[in-house]
Amino acid sequence: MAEWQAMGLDLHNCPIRSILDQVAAKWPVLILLEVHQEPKRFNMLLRAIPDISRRMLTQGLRDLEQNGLLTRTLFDTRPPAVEYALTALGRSLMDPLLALVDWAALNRAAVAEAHRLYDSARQA
Amino acid sequence: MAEWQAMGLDLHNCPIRSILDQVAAKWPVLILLEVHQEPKRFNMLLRAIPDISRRMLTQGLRDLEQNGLLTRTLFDTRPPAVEYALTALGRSLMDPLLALVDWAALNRAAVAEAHRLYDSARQA
DNA sequence: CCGAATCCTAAACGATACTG
DNA sequence: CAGTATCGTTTAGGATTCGG
Repeated sequence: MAEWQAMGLDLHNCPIRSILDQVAAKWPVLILLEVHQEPKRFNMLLRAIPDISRRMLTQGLRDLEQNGLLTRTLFDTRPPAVEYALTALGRSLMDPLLALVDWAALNRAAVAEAHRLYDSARQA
Repeated sequence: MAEWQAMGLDLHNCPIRSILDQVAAKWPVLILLEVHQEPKRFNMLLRAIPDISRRMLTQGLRDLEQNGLLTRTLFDTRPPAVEYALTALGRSLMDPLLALVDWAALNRAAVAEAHRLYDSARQA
């Protein structure tokens, strides 16, 4: 049995849901994956994630910082530099997250095949 | 190193991204968690997930079926009954997914504390 | 009971211009 | 460089109604 059930928690009436809603989402996951490889600066992240906008990146970084998953370090140089890195809490999240990405990598063929089957079944 | 990196895949130029975008999202995760406990019918799911609407549930179930993660079985009774259950592929996804929920359960206090810290720091 | 179709609102998002 | 601010658009989502 899963931990959260063993703990007797009601998933839908508990902070877990709001944490999950924020973490199991598109941009947070992608940002964390990038920062996990190495600490990165704002514009590096902007380039690394092709389809994210300035706005979403800013917002995502704020949220992740607020949740204690990454740190924002300002270097007082000219021009100024800002570096984002995982916290210990953030690193602890990477295990489940990487497992999820690995699952997607390993099963991408199966998912594609399922799409084909579904489409051809619909045609009938 | 993670599997997907060992495989030399570019996360952002590859089907993994679209799979991840669909799986690492709010409603799919919640639906899968419910169906994982036991096969469920439409209205059972509607009641089990308090804040989902008819529409989002229908759509989510379709997507998950299309991705080969669950099956839709129609029982020809009066009134008709429809049962949703995990496929083998769907079950294989539950490991990473449950790990994620467990992480949220175990670290909910840490996240809450991070929020407190962030807020009090902002006040200064 | 299961779901499709419709309409409408709220939220997410992108593009751009601007500031320290 | 690292953002914030504003605006306009697109999408997600809810409420409701209808049909099988």
